[in-house]
Amino acid sequence: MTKKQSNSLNVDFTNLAPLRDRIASSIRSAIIDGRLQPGSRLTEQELETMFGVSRTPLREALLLLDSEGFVNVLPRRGAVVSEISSEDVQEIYGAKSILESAAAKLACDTITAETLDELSALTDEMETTINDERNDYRTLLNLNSEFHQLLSDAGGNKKISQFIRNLRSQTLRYNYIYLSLKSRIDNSIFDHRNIIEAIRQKNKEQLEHLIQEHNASACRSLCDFIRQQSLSQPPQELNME
Amino acid sequence: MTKKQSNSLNVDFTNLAPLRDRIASSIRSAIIDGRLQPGSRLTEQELETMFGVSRTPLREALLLLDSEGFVNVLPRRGAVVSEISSEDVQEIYGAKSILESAAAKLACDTITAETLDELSALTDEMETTINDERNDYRTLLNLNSEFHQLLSDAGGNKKISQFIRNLRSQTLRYNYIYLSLKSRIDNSIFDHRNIIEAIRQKNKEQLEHLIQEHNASACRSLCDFIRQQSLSQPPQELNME
DNA sequence: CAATTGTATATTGTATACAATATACAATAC
DNA sequence: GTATTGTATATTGTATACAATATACAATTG
Repeated sequence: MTKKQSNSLNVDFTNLAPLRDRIASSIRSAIIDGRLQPGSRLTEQELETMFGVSRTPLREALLLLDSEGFVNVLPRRGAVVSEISSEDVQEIYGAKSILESAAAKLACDTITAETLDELSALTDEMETTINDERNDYRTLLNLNSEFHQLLSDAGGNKKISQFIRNLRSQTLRYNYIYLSLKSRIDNSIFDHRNIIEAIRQKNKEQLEHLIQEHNASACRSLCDFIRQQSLSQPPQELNME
Repeated sequence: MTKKQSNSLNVDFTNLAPLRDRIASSIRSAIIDGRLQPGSRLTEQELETMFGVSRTPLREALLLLDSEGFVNVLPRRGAVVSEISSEDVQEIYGAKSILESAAAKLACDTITAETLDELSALTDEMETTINDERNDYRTLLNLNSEFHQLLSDAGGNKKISQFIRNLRSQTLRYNYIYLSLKSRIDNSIFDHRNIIEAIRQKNKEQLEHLIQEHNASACRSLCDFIRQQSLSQPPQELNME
């Protein structure tokens, strides 16, 4: 949705991107890595001084984040970091499961050897990272996202991979927490290798099964986590005002 | 994505909705019913005088429409009504096909008798409308959209029905033209009845097949139409400046 | 004392002014 | 004559000012 211009020379024009996009990225990152908690109010004045920008690009950023589902902009009442219930999580993973398996099955027919190798390489990298004992979860999460996105893109349907990207970003903010388990990552790596193998063999039934299980298992972990969370920290009123 | 507040009394607070949303609706309608053609530039000044509003809510409306895919807002270059190629159409219907059959299969397990009756009623209404000889295509299109949306919603996954809504709205602007064929609508009505029957019987395989065919056929018609269009009216430069 | 209403304050909605960039076209150099 | 560069104009990006609305809390009434 957001435009990204690339040029022949590998020059970084990032800071020339519209201010609204840079602001949106900052807020999005803050939400994803937990610096901004679900439910907290985002008043324009606060963010204005926080980022040192004026309200116009700030408001545009908030509206963008609303359309992405990270915040809810309520007319005349301001913006709030969106909250995700365990029902939401089930819907998100349910939809992602359907779209990812569809994309993967499409990819079976069109994927190149290069892309398959890239998928393998990403999985190998995850393995070395987890065994590094440094527990670099941010890198692991990025590698994991890259794997799934590369696979989705390989399906060739841009709408589908865009939806998947959107769905994944919704739960990303929780992955920092619930993925911090070596066992879960080991499982993930195992699943990834099986998925690659199923694509190699163009075994679509097996592929669908693997991807659905991969999602269902992630969904279960996250739902458990959220339920725990809501038990230990009840109602949790606005904590930023 | 856009908020809609409803209240216990059936009072219409439409004009109290944020100006940006009302502007966005106007532009969206204009794009859907063809008053604004794909490729035409939307300069802020022009729209400003056209709607008699200032730039801020106007810009916010354009960004919203960008996120919905109706316009492309290019940084520092302005907004353009998005163009849809026949490749785009194939991706849109491909994605919609997958999501609609998934939603319909989910609906099989949860749909109520009332909803099934509503689906039937909508189909009956389409039939009386087409036989009215008045060729009220706008009504037909609305009934058709309502049918598919009601069915998607019956699946119970809000993310999925939101994606479907988005995909349908993308092609809506062409439906005014290519749906203007009695034969296509007759086919549609026939398909709808079969779909309802498959849900009644909870025959998921048949259901999936019907919905995929329904989409594939619509996709073919629209692609043919677009290819014809691009042959008869070649490159077609910016026609609004 | 509870419920309601009025008022001040906080906050968002909208309009406008100024700054930065892109586009088109003319002038110049080759 | 073509290509390049410079400049004016159009257009968008950002900042700020003003208007409208919501919220919280005090005052008033029953």
